[in-house]
Amino acid sequence: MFKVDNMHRPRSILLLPQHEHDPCSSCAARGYSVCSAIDDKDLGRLAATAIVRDIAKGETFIEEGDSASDFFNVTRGTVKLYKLLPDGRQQVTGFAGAGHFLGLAVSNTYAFSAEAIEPTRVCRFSRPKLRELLHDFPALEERLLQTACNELVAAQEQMLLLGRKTARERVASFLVNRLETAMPCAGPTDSVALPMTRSEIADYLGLTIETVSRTFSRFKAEKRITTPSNAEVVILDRPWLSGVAAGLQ
Amino acid sequence: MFKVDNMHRPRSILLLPQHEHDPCSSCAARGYSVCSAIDDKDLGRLAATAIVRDIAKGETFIEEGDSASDFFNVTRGTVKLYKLLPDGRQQVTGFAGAGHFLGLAVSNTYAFSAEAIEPTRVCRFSRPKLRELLHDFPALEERLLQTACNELVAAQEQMLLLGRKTARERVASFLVNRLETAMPCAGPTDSVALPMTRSEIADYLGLTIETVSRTFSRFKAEKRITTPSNAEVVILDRPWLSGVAAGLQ
DNA sequence: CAAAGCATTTGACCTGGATCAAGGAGCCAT
DNA sequence: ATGGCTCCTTGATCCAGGTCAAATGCTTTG
Repeated sequence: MFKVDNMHRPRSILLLPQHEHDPCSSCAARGYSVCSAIDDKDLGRLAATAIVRDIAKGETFIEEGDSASDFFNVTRGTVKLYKLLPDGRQQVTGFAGAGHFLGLAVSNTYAFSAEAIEPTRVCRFSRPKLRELLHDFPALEERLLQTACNELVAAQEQMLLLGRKTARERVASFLVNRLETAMPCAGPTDSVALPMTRSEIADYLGLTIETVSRTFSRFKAEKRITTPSNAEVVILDRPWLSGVAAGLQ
Repeated sequence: MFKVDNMHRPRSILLLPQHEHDPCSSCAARGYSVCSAIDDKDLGRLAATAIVRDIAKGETFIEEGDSASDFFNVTRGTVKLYKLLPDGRQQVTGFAGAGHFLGLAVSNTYAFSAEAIEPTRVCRFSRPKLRELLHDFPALEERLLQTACNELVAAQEQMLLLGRKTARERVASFLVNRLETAMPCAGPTDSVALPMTRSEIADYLGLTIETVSRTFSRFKAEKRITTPSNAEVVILDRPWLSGVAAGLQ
């Protein structure tokens, strides 16, 4: 079920300079992630601490309430973070892409569940190992604090969205946000990838599938966006969408 | 406009043991706040870094978007944290009581506004001074990270509330939450103090004043709570309220 | 390529909570 | 006390978005 990429490469770790085979030094997510707090020379140490794991689409690898034994760093794919009510109502609290650090909770149990919504790869750190790392690399702790603060700001913005924005404003915010934050690598395009389903978007925005779909349709009819496929949106009128997202218009 | 308490005391700092006049060693909020990460012997250093300031009810002392030059620690009173949309819609993202640390944002500008909803006292730290403190007391940084994580967990819980709970569930959650978290000092009473107005509760729960009021009235009619005054609620049936808050019943 | 199985779209209708509109009730300052 | 606040409650009505119900694709598999 899981494919670990390293298995497909010759394991000649003794013959080549270490960094050639160190999963961290070649990690595409390194630039955005908390790992950037660690110098190249110490990457070997980081690689030795982390366990790379591939996660299939649809697999839940963190369950709310479970004992929080590990921390994760997403290096590929996308993860949906969510909370459930006993009757099945779901609130998606965020989507975590490459570079995102998961498990930032002091408590002994996870406060949310996490499910891969496309083939995903994570680095896993056990709690004691992370503690060691934090002790040895104070810069890492500072970086984690930064990360936590940024997430806090994003969470407050999401509370504003959920508590006070209309359906139109929510969907516009979502699209603009995806364009701004989810695509640090892509060029100055106005194309947004949507690896999640309409249902997951709805659960993220506090709406229903039908309302999300209708709002997309209205934006299309008004020539503000086009949808080449269900998993892709092209933004035609970004200033207007930004205005709607901010609560104007 | 601002009353600094120290000005009202004789400045005999040279004549008495330092801790007698050190605002930190006698601070009621010290136990709950990030300051508990600092040893008693270093409290003088902390006191020298912080500037105590009293804030009148209704005064906004942090404005969203302003340059984030200072950090605050609430030591008395209650602060409302909120975000605004251009047309005046307001989302309260939290209420900060004694011990709460404000300004946990890496960015150069504040991500929210803060207004005292009752007479409040804060300790103010300038950004460079806090940076010095963090450098000298690594335990403080760890404590801040813990704090940030706890707030993140609370924020996710609030997203679930705003995105998926009914008005009844929201109000029940609010009351139960107040009982659990806002009163660490009080005994095992079922009385909840509400220093905020109905309007502020509504803006916190993503509802209107009217809905909050009607929901309180219904809980009263069902003998689940009583309201000795507008600023106080006594919970009569806590298990039931907890159930409603969790989405059962 | 047909059939099954989803995810998505669209339409018709319904409802929880918003909006609009009076009244009460506490709280100063005069 | 009394007038003038502001905050809170309650009632009547409305509507944005939810719910229910059918299509309509879009993949996948045989």
